Parts: sequence; C-alpha cells; structure tokens
Amino acid sequence: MRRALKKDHLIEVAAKLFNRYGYHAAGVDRVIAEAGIAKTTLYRHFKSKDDLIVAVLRRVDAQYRDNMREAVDKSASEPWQKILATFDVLETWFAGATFFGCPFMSAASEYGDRSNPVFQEVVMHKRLMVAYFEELARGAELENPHRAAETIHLLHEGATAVAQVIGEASAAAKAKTIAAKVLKET
Amino acid sequence: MRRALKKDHLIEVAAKLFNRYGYHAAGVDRVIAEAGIAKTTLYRHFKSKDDLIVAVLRRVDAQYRDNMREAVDKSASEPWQKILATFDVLETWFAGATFFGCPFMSAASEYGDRSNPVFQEVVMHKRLMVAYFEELARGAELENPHRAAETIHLLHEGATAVAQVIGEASAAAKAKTIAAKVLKET
DNA sequence: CTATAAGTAGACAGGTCTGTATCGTTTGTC
DNA sequence: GACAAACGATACAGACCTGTCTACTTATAG
Repeated sequence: MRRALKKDHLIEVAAKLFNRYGYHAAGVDRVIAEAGIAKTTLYRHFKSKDDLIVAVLRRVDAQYRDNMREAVDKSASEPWQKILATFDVLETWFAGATFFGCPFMSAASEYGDRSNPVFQEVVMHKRLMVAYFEELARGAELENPHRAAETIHLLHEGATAVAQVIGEASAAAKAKTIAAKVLKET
Repeated sequence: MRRALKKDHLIEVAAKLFNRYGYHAAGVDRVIAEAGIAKTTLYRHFKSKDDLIVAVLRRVDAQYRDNMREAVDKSASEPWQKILATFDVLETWFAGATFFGCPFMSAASEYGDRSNPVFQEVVMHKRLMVAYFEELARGAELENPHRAAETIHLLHEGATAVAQVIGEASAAAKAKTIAAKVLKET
C-alpha cells in the first residue's frame, strides 16, 4: 500500500471499530492490529487517541454529508422531494449491517464534557447538518427555513435513536411521514 | 447509614457517575470512593460491573417513568393535554444541571451488542415508554394509539439528542409543537 | 545510488481496569 | 449480651490501557 494511503486506511479502520464497539471499548492495540500497522506509525500521525478520534469524526462527517447530498440529488430534483429523500437515505443507513447508532451521538455520550475537542466535533457535524437542511428548506421555499431545518434535524435524530434501540429501519419512514405533515403548512 | 439503604445509595451514586462520565469512563474505584463503601461490598451485591449497570438502568427506568407519570398527572387532567405535558417534563430534565443525554442511549452505544443484558435493559425501557405513551394516546382517544405512541417516542428521542448536543432545552418545546400538529388530525 | 523519511516489530513504562483474598471491625438479630 | 452476617480497608492478581523507546527495515525523492 502506498504510504499516503496508510493514514487514510487507518482512519477508515478506526472509524469502523469505534462505530461498532464504542470509543473507549475499542483500544489502540485493536485498531493497529486490524489496520495492519505498527503502533509507532499511528502515533506519528496522531499525537493521541483523542486526536485520532477527532480525525475519525471529521472523516465520517465528510463522508456522511457527501453521501447524503449525492443520494438526495440522485433520487430527487424537486426541492420539496429532496427534503423527503433525506429520510430515505436514513432508512438505507439503518438497514445496513454496519449501523450501530449515530457515531456522533455515541461520541457525545462518551466524551460528555462540552469543552472536549471530540464533543466540539460532534457539535460541528450537527450544525453542518442543520445548515444543509436549511439549504434544502430554502430551496423548497418554506416559510421559515431555519425552523424547518431544526425540525428535520430533530426528526432525523429521533429516527436514528429509535432505529438503534428498536432495530427497525422503518423509523425513518415514520419520521418522513411526520416531516411531510408538519412542514407543508407552516 | 442503615445497611439496607447502602445498596440503594450505591446504585444512586453509580447512576450519577455513569450518567455524567459514561459507563466505561467511570470505573468501579470511582464509584466506591464516591459512595463511601468498600469494593468488597459492591461485589457482594453485584457479581460484576455489568450487573451493577443493569441494576442502575432498572432504577433509572423506574425513577424516570414514575417522575414522568407524576409530573404529567399534576400538570394536566385532560388526556390530550397530558400528551403535550410529557414534553414539558422533558424540558425540565434538559434544563437541569445533571442532563448529559439519555443514559439509556449512552448505554446502548457503549454496549452495542443486542444480546448484552445492558442493551436488553435499554430496549425494555424504551418499550415501557412507548407503552406509557400508548396509554396516554388511548386516553385521548386518538385514532391509532400505537402509531401515535411511536410518534411521541420518536419526538422525545429527537428532542433529547438535540438538547444533548446543541445544549438548548427548547428542543423539547419544538418537539411539543410538532406533536401538537401531527397528532391532532390523523 | 544515496540520503532521508516512514515503516515494522516488539519490549517496556506507568497507569488503570475489573475482580479476589485477607482480616479486623461494626452492626443487626435472636 | 452473643453470634452471624455485613462492612471497611487494603493489598494484590492479572489483564488491558495509552503512550514511549530502541533497533532494524523499507520505500521514496533528488
């Protein structure tokens, strides 16, 4: 493997393990074993495990939002339909075998101190999601785009939590139905 | 302190620490130090830390639902208003200094294996919450009580997640508004 | 080709984790 | 008041944690 790609691969593997087992439960030894690199290499790229976690969250944030944008744009062209399409993306995520709840909410739970860089990365991700929803709401010419965005965000979070615990991807469809009802006439 | 109360106090302290720092981050040494008991005593009552966590979740579940019922019954007598009142209870919780997200969602994140007793306790709690919401929905004579209950549950989860990350208790009021809109005409 | 940077392997330090063993003390009960 | 159960204090085992250090190897750029 090319050297420039080693760091990427490391982040990818770490993301997978943190997502599945949690940030405390997945140790550095396990990450390097799974990634097939030496511990020295990890600590050359990241000065600490927390540093790695922040990098992982940044990566997951980028991937998540890129994937969301792409899937939404592909499945709908009409602005209002795009908003509803975000819930379909959610459902696909829930139905996948690698869904263990929102990695950002997990991080916020395990690093509950708001001053922690990990927590701040979570806040950043959620704000970017709200910003994206607001962009969609503006496109659909909803009356109060920011308020609509917060509503969509709240429904996304609710669906994710329900899907994680109850284990049914249909929570996304429920949230979609609620969104359709509540956003139309505001 | 009376001996029969020691166990209760231990569970109480453990609940507080797990809620604030997370289940992995808060070790048994810290729990016993804060509770003022010996490690021997803890392991006489619980055969493992996981066992303690399950006991904590059971306790928190009972307290949470008792508190919800009591507060709802006190603030509203009309069935439909009781449903809306659940969101006020949520807001009070969010505004408190001891709010660090839902302890059950945190547990589900840290013990993601569905076969784990900890996870199953989380599932039980959420099912009981849905059952309570369904009871309220039935009282309010909503058309589809179970569906309404799931909607209320989803909104509760969404509000909790938003409040945890964004840090604004008003997420509960937002969820309340959505509930009022979407549940009335179904 | 050669210098330099990055990689591997693995021991190791120092701390923390869960859980157990020992033993003296306190407390509730009969 | 005596006895048994529970508790406190503490040392300890053994595993695992993050992070560092050394020594050797490989790959890349000039």
